Amino acid sequence: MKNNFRSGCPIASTLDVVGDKWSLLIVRDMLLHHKMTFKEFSASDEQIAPSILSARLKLLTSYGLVTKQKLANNKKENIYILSDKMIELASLLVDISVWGTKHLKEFNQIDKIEGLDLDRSLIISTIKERYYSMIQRKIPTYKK
Amino acid sequence: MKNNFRSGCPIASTLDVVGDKWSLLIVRDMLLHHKMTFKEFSASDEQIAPSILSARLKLLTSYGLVTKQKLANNKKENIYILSDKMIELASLLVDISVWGTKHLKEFNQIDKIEGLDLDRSLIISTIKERYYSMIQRKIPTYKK
DNA sequence: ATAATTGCTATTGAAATGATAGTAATAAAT
DNA sequence: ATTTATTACTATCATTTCAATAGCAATTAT
Repeated sequence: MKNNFRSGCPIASTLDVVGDKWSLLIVRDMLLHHKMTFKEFSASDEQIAPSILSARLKLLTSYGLVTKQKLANNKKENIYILSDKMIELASLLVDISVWGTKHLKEFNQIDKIEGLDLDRSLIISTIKERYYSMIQRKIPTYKK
Repeated sequence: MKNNFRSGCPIASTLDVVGDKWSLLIVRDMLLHHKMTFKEFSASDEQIAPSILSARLKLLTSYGLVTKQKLANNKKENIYILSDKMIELASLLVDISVWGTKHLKEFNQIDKIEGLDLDRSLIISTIKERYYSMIQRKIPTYKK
């Protein structure tokens, strides 16, 4: 699971890191649905195979975009946390949601997402704040 | 080249349409670099294989996201034009550029894009305006 | 009339993805 | 204390997608 960058273009480079079929859905589950564990990611509607999930988490972790740790009182579960860089992807996820909601209705039945019609920068900052406070609640030692 | 949607999630659905390794780079070339022909797309730094380029253009065309036509005075070249829906992806491309420029420097040498530090909505509207006026110049019969 | 260009398709090999089964460690239940 | 269940994976193999290259037909340039 190497990652050679195709060019110096920032768009191409971003796609080389998170532009595969699954990474942004994992980020979605973490950032929007506050999922943290392998099991929770596996349970999404899209049905990612465990081998792929494992490989993607490893790659993102190797880039420092995701960290893997355990909670003090639980030796079994690993929890995955987004780095600040990945939390910055909130704006991208919002734009992707808005675009898909607006333009793909004729091709697929698209689930409604509440609040997507509100002010963009408010949505984004709310998503980030909620994620940070969720982490701080779960991991008391977490420093932003 | 079928496209089965993985779920009703707007994020997943958007990725199912343009979330492959190449589509957004083709959109980039069209929207930002004003490329229109197969040959021009083939000439990008990222070196897309002709078979893949062909398949992607066909898929996007089948969705009505790209149109294929010929100029009046040229029977050889096909030109590909973005639909309004795809022009709306400008915001996504800007966000992706900004994120990559800001966060991937430590992994890859990222080309500088001029003007990316300006006001987001101004950048986006400028990109769209320039694309529309380029098309109108090349295709006098084009109606927005 | 010949050569070059354009827009592809065909082919073949490599890589990624998908489905499923299985395993080790921990935790819960009896 | 022992069995059962859960979690987080890894392994395997089939299928799909991607990549590299060659080649071809139509059009255009020389």
